Amino acid sequence: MISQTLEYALRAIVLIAQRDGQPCTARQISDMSEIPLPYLSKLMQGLVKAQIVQSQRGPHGGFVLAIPPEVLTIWDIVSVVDPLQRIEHCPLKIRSHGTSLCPLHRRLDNALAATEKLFRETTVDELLADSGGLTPLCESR
Amino acid sequence: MISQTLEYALRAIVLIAQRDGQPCTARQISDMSEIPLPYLSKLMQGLVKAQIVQSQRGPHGGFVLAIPPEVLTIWDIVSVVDPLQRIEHCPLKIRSHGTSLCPLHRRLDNALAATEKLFRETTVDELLADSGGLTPLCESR
DNA sequence: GTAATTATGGACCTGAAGGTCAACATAGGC
DNA sequence: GCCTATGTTGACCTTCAGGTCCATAATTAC
Repeated sequence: MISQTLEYALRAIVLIAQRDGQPCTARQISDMSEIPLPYLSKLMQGLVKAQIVQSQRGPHGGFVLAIPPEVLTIWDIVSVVDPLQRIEHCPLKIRSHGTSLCPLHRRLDNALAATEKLFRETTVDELLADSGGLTPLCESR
Repeated sequence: MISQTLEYALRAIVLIAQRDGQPCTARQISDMSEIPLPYLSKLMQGLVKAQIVQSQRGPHGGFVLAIPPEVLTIWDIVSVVDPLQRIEHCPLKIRSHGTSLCPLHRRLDNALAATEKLFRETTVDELLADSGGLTPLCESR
């Protein structure tokens, strides 16, 4: 349900957010988060294109957040790397009763909606603050 | 998030449940639910092995529920075809603070827990009853 | 300008999910 | 007993997420 890529992206964002504006290189992120460096590089490109992070090349370059951590949510990152497809209408092709869903798909979409809500409500800032300054992701380091 | 296979399995179960004990052949399910017949056959085998449904070969054979629809839940089916992996401990290999999760993984697991809860609470019976006897899956037929 | 350090871009590999197929096994009707 | 209708089994194909690699571009320090 939570793809490996999403897990990676969230780890990377949390690590960058911890640096509080100081650039963080792909190698540093890779070392700290156990994300394969080449894969991380590709992942970051998506986040740069989506303007979640900014990149800077050359010595002392790296990545910084392009959006303040109090505003950036898990949902923002999910939307970029692994969009959560809500169920808009019946997957069977038979003409639908307008926008209403059958009981089965109503329930399934409710589960998706609950997930979406939780993700929209959680900012990156909260992910840092809750750790009390210590133990950034689990007890990293 | 909701795999194609899970979607298929749930459609099949709902259709079988509607027959109320009368066997439903793979071909009938396939025709009604737009699931490719060969793939459905393979899918059903898993449900038979897990004793969610019973199968009967030969003329007038087919599939029937092995568990009453008031008892059978979405969760039962999910567990067979696409188990929802809860986050038990930090995915990073660094030794964990016992069973506690970091803020990030606490939130992710909360989303999984909410989904699990909804799935555990929903019986197949409810999926039929809510439709008022009509419109079995969306407005199938 | 040159060298070192970083990100970028594109080609490629791999394993697993989704999907197909054909040979086989079993049950019922005649 | 034979034929037909069904599910079962195992081999195979296809697509894509996850992952690797290398050449290139940009930036900084000297």
